[in-house]
Amino acid sequence: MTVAEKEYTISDLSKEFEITSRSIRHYEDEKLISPERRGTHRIYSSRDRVRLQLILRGKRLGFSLAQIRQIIDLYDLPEGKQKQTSLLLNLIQERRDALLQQRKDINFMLKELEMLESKLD
Amino acid sequence: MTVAEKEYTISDLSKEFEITSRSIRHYEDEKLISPERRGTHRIYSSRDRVRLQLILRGKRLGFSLAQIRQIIDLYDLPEGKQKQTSLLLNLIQERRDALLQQRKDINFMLKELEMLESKLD
DNA sequence: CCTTACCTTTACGCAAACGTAAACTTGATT
DNA sequence: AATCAAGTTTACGTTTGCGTAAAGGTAAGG
Repeated sequence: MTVAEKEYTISDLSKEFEITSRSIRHYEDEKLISPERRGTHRIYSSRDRVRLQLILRGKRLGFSLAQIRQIIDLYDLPEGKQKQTSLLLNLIQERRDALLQQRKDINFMLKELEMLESKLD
Repeated sequence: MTVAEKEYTISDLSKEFEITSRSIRHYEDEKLISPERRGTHRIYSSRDRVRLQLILRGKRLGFSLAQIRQIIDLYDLPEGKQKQTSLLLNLIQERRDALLQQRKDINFMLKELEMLESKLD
Protein backbone atom coordinates (compact mmCIF):
# COMPACT_ATOMS: atom_id res chain seq x y z
CA MET A 1 0.00 0.00 0.00
CA THR A 2 1.22 3.49 -0.76
CA VAL A 3 1.81 5.71 2.19
CA ALA A 4 0.08 9.06 1.83
CA GLU A 5 2.62 11.75 1.00
CA LYS A 6 2.71 14.72 3.26
CA GLU A 7 1.18 17.88 1.90
CA TYR A 8 1.59 21.50 2.86
CA THR A 9 -0.22 24.74 2.23
CA ILE A 10 1.70 27.88 1.44
CA SER A 11 1.21 29.19 4.95
CA ASP A 12 2.41 25.91 6.44
CA LEU A 13 5.72 26.44 4.72
CA SER A 14 5.89 30.17 5.28
CA LYS A 15 5.43 29.58 9.00
CA GLU A 16 7.88 26.71 9.18
CA PHE A 17 10.64 28.61 7.40
CA GLU A 18 9.70 32.04 8.65
CA ILE A 19 9.33 33.67 5.29
CA THR A 20 6.32 35.36 3.70
CA SER A 21 3.90 33.68 1.31
CA ARG A 22 4.82 36.45 -1.08
CA SER A 23 8.39 35.17 -1.18
CA ILE A 24 7.31 31.61 -1.90
CA ARG A 25 5.07 32.78 -4.73
CA HIS A 26 7.93 34.87 -6.00
CA TYR A 27 10.16 31.81 -6.16
CA GLU A 28 7.44 30.19 -8.20
CA ASP A 29 7.29 33.18 -10.55
CA GLU A 30 11.03 32.74 -11.00
CA LYS A 31 10.58 29.05 -11.80
CA LEU A 32 12.34 27.79 -8.71
CA ILE A 33 9.43 25.71 -7.54
CA SER A 34 6.13 24.58 -9.03
CA PRO A 35 3.66 23.10 -6.59
CA GLU A 36 0.62 21.10 -7.59
CA ARG A 37 -2.62 22.98 -7.98
CA ARG A 38 -5.81 21.76 -6.47
CA GLY A 39 -8.30 24.14 -8.00
CA THR A 40 -6.62 27.49 -7.59
CA HIS A 41 -4.84 26.58 -4.38
CA ARG A 42 -1.21 25.53 -4.19
CA ILE A 43 -0.38 22.19 -2.63
CA TYR A 44 3.24 21.54 -1.72
CA SER A 45 4.71 18.04 -1.55
CA SER A 46 7.69 16.86 0.49
CA ARG A 47 9.89 17.29 -2.56
CA ASP A 48 8.64 20.85 -2.92
CA ARG A 49 9.52 21.41 0.70
CA VAL A 50 13.03 20.13 0.08
CA ARG A 51 13.37 22.44 -2.90
CA LEU A 52 12.38 25.33 -0.71
CA GLN A 53 15.06 24.36 1.77
CA LEU A 54 17.58 24.34 -1.06
CA ILE A 55 16.44 27.78 -2.11
CA LEU A 56 16.84 29.18 1.39
CA ARG A 57 20.23 27.58 1.78
CA GLY A 58 21.30 29.18 -1.47
CA LYS A 59 20.02 32.51 -0.24
CA ARG A 60 21.96 32.26 2.98
CA LEU A 61 25.04 31.75 0.86
CA GLY A 62 24.31 34.90 -1.11
CA PHE A 63 23.40 33.31 -4.42
CA SER A 64 20.91 35.06 -6.68
CA LEU A 65 17.63 33.35 -7.45
CA ALA A 66 18.87 32.79 -11.00
CA GLN A 67 21.97 31.00 -9.71
CA ILE A 68 19.91 28.99 -7.29
CA ARG A 69 17.67 27.87 -10.11
CA GLN A 70 20.71 26.64 -12.00
CA ILE A 71 21.80 24.61 -9.02
CA ILE A 72 18.34 23.24 -8.38
CA ASP A 73 17.94 22.32 -12.01
CA LEU A 74 20.93 20.04 -11.61
CA TYR A 75 18.76 17.87 -9.40
CA ASP A 76 16.22 17.31 -12.15
CA LEU A 77 18.52 15.57 -14.57
CA PRO A 78 16.84 12.96 -16.79
CA GLU A 79 18.22 10.08 -14.71
CA GLY A 80 21.17 8.34 -16.31
CA LYS A 81 21.02 10.40 -19.47
CA GLN A 82 24.12 12.44 -20.15
CA LYS A 83 22.86 15.53 -21.93
CA GLN A 84 25.78 17.87 -22.29
CA THR A 85 27.56 16.18 -19.45
CA SER A 86 30.75 18.18 -19.82
CA LEU A 87 28.75 21.38 -19.66
CA LEU A 88 27.14 20.24 -16.46
CA LEU A 89 30.45 19.17 -15.00
CA ASN A 90 31.74 22.64 -15.74
CA LEU A 91 28.81 24.21 -13.98
CA ILE A 92 29.30 21.95 -10.99
CA GLN A 93 32.98 22.77 -10.88
CA GLU A 94 32.22 26.46 -10.98
CA ARG A 95 29.82 26.15 -8.08
CA ARG A 96 32.34 24.10 -6.16
CA ASP A 97 35.08 26.68 -6.71
CA ALA A 98 32.80 29.43 -5.48
CA LEU A 99 31.89 27.43 -2.39
CA LEU A 100 35.50 26.61 -1.60
CA GLN A 101 36.39 30.28 -1.93
CA GLN A 102 33.53 31.15 0.38
CA ARG A 103 34.73 28.66 2.94
CA LYS A 104 38.15 30.26 2.87
CA ASP A 105 36.57 33.68 3.30
CA ILE A 106 34.56 32.42 6.23
CA ASN A 107 37.53 30.90 7.97
CA PHE A 108 39.46 34.10 7.47
CA MET A 109 36.68 36.21 8.95
CA LEU A 110 36.21 33.86 11.87
CA LYS A 111 39.87 34.29 12.74
CA GLU A 112 39.54 38.03 12.45
CA LEU A 113 36.55 38.02 14.75
CA GLU A 114 38.54 36.09 17.31
CA MET A 115 41.32 38.63 17.19
CA LEU A 116 38.88 41.48 17.52
CA GLU A 117 37.23 39.82 20.45
CA SER A 118 40.50 39.40 22.27
CA LYS A 119 41.07 43.12 21.98
CA LEU A 120 37.92 43.68 24.04
CA ASP A 121 39.00 42.39 27.41
CA MET B 1 63.86 56.61 8.32
CA THR B 2 60.27 56.12 7.32
CA VAL B 3 59.67 53.82 4.43
CA ALA B 4 57.44 55.36 1.80
CA GLU B 5 53.96 53.84 2.00
CA LYS B 6 52.59 52.35 -1.14
CA GLU B 7 49.95 54.36 -2.89
CA TYR B 8 47.32 53.42 -5.43
CA THR B 9 45.05 55.21 -7.84
CA ILE B 10 41.46 54.17 -8.24
CA SER B 11 42.21 52.40 -11.49
CA ASP B 12 45.14 50.56 -9.92
CA LEU B 13 42.74 48.99 -7.49
CA SER B 14 39.91 48.48 -9.93
CA LYS B 15 42.28 46.56 -12.18
CA GLU B 16 43.84 44.54 -9.40
CA PHE B 17 40.49 43.44 -8.01
CA GLU B 18 38.62 43.39 -11.28
CA ILE B 19 35.86 45.75 -10.25
CA THR B 20 34.82 49.09 -11.72
CA SER B 21 35.91 52.48 -10.43
CA ARG B 22 32.24 53.18 -10.06
CA SER B 23 31.96 50.43 -7.46
CA ILE B 24 34.89 51.76 -5.49
CA ARG B 25 33.43 55.25 -5.48
CA HIS B 26 30.12 53.76 -4.46
CA TYR B 27 31.73 52.11 -1.45
CA GLU B 28 33.05 55.52 -0.56
CA ASP B 29 29.58 57.05 -0.89
CA GLU B 30 28.43 54.37 1.52
CA LYS B 31 31.20 55.25 3.98
CA LEU B 32 33.03 51.96 3.64
CA ILE B 33 36.30 53.57 2.65
CA SER B 34 37.67 57.09 2.59
CA PRO B 35 40.88 57.58 0.68
CA GLU B 36 43.09 60.59 0.97
CA ARG B 37 42.54 63.39 -1.52
CA ARG B 38 45.38 64.99 -3.34
CA GLY B 39 43.59 67.86 -4.99
CA THR B 40 40.50 66.25 -6.41
CA HIS B 41 42.10 62.87 -7.02
CA ARG B 42 41.75 59.91 -4.71
CA ILE B 43 44.90 58.34 -3.33
CA TYR B 44 44.56 54.92 -1.72
CA SER B 45 46.95 53.68 0.97
CA SER B 46 47.83 50.10 1.83
CA ARG B 47 45.26 50.21 4.62
CA ASP B 48 42.65 51.40 2.14
CA ARG B 49 43.58 48.48 -0.05
CA VAL B 50 43.08 46.09 2.85
CA ARG B 51 39.71 47.62 3.55
CA LEU B 52 38.74 47.04 -0.03
CA GLN B 53 39.74 43.41 0.31
CA LEU B 54 37.55 43.14 3.37
CA ILE B 55 34.68 44.66 1.44
CA LEU B 56 35.05 42.20 -1.41
CA ARG B 57 35.34 39.29 0.97
CA GLY B 58 32.14 40.39 2.62
CA LYS B 59 30.49 40.64 -0.76
CA ARG B 60 31.52 37.14 -1.72
CA LEU B 61 29.84 35.98 1.46
CA GLY B 62 26.64 37.73 0.50
CA PHE B 63 26.69 40.50 3.09
CA SER B 64 25.11 43.84 2.27
CA LEU B 65 27.28 46.93 2.19
CA ALA B 66 25.62 48.08 5.40
CA GLN B 67 26.56 44.84 7.15
CA ILE B 68 30.06 45.03 5.77
CA ARG B 69 30.42 48.52 7.14
CA GLN B 70 29.44 47.25 10.58
CA ILE B 71 32.10 44.59 10.39
CA ILE B 72 34.74 46.97 9.09
CA ASP B 73 33.92 49.47 11.77
CA LEU B 74 34.87 46.86 14.33
CA TYR B 75 38.44 47.25 13.17
CA ASP B 76 38.48 50.93 13.99
CA LEU B 77 37.92 50.58 17.69
CA PRO B 78 39.59 53.23 19.85
CA GLU B 79 42.37 50.86 20.95
CA GLY B 80 41.91 49.50 24.45
CA LYS B 81 38.82 51.54 25.11
CA GLN B 82 35.76 49.49 25.93
CA LYS B 83 32.89 51.55 24.60
CA GLN B 84 29.76 49.44 24.84
CA THR B 85 31.85 46.31 24.92
CA SER B 86 28.94 43.99 25.55
CA LEU B 87 27.16 45.46 22.59
CA LEU B 88 30.15 44.80 20.41
CA LEU B 89 30.54 41.30 21.73
CA ASN B 90 26.94 40.70 20.77
CA LEU B 91 27.54 41.96 17.29
CA ILE B 92 30.60 39.78 16.95
CA GLN B 93 28.71 36.76 18.19
CA GLU B 94 25.95 37.42 15.68
CA ARG B 95 28.44 37.59 12.84
CA ARG B 96 30.09 34.41 14.05
CA ASP B 97 26.81 32.55 14.19
CA ALA B 98 25.97 33.62 10.67
CA LEU B 99 29.37 32.50 9.44
CA LEU B 100 29.13 29.13 11.15
CA GLN B 101 25.70 28.59 9.60
CA GLN B 102 27.10 29.50 6.23
CA ARG B 103 29.92 27.04 6.64
CA LYS B 104 27.40 24.32 7.36
CA ASP B 105 25.42 25.30 4.28
CA ILE B 106 28.55 25.20 2.20
CA ASN B 107 29.58 21.79 3.41
CA PHE B 108 26.09 20.52 2.71
CA MET B 109 26.09 21.85 -0.81
CA LEU B 110 29.57 20.51 -1.50
CA LYS B 111 28.35 17.05 -0.57
CA GLU B 112 25.33 17.46 -2.79
CA LEU B 113 27.51 18.51 -5.70
CA GLU B 114 29.61 15.40 -5.22
CA MET B 115 26.53 13.22 -5.36
CA LEU B 116 25.28 14.97 -8.45
CA GLU B 117 28.63 14.56 -10.11
CA SER B 118 28.70 10.85 -9.44
CA LYS B 119 25.40 10.55 -11.26
CA LEU B 120 27.10 11.87 -14.38
CA ASP B 121 29.42 9.01 -15.24
C1' DC C 1 -26.73 31.44 3.57
C1' DC C 2 -23.26 33.99 6.04
C1' DT C 3 -19.12 34.77 8.19
C1' DT C 4 -14.32 34.06 8.66
C1' DA C 5 -9.91 32.59 7.58
C1' DC C 6 -7.05 31.74 4.00
C1' DC C 7 -6.16 31.69 -0.61
C1' DT C 8 -5.69 33.88 -5.39
C1' DT C 9 -3.95 37.31 -9.15
C1' DT C 10 -2.52 41.85 -10.65
C1' DA C 11 0.19 45.54 -10.27
C1' DC C 12 2.56 49.39 -8.54
C1' DG C 13 6.37 50.60 -5.05
C1' DC C 14 10.90 50.47 -3.18
C1' DA C 15 15.70 49.86 -1.49
C1' DA C 16 20.24 48.09 -2.76
C1' DA C 17 24.10 48.10 -5.74
C1' DC C 18 25.76 49.52 -9.06
C1' DG C 19 25.62 50.88 -14.81
C1' DT C 20 25.88 54.49 -17.82
C1' DA C 21 26.03 58.85 -19.95
C1' DA C 22 27.05 63.80 -19.69
C1' DA C 23 29.93 67.33 -18.90
C1' DC C 24 33.86 68.82 -17.13
C1' DT C 25 38.99 69.03 -14.77
C1' DT C 26 43.77 67.49 -14.14
C1' DG C 27 48.16 66.03 -15.00
C1' DA C 28 51.60 64.08 -17.73
C1' DT C 29 53.63 63.99 -22.41
C1' DT C 30 54.87 65.48 -26.85
C1' DA D 1 50.63 75.16 -25.82
C1' DA D 2 48.03 71.17 -27.40
C1' DT D 3 46.70 66.59 -26.65
C1' DC D 4 45.01 62.70 -24.34
C1' DA D 5 44.34 59.33 -20.89
C1' DA D 6 42.47 59.16 -16.54
C1' DG D 7 40.20 61.47 -13.00
C1' DT D 8 35.96 64.03 -11.14
C1' DT D 9 30.83 65.07 -9.97
C1' DT D 10 25.96 64.75 -10.97
C1' DA D 11 22.16 62.37 -11.97
C1' DC D 12 19.05 59.38 -14.08
C1' DG D 13 18.46 54.20 -15.39
C1' DT D 14 18.38 49.19 -14.36
C1' DT D 15 18.03 44.73 -12.04
C1' DT D 16 16.91 41.94 -8.15
C1' DG D 17 13.91 40.55 -4.52
C1' DC D 18 10.53 41.06 -2.51
C1' DG D 19 6.58 44.58 0.22
C1' DT D 20 2.18 46.08 -0.01
C1' DA D 21 -2.27 47.21 -1.30
C1' DA D 22 -6.44 46.19 -4.05
C1' DA D 23 -9.97 43.26 -5.34
C1' DG D 24 -11.75 39.30 -5.17
C1' DG D 25 -12.30 33.61 -5.01
C1' DT D 26 -12.88 29.29 -1.85
C1' DA D 27 -13.74 26.08 1.86
C1' DA D 28 -15.33 24.96 6.37
C1' DG D 29 -18.14 25.94 10.37
C1' DG D 30 -22.21 27.81 12.44
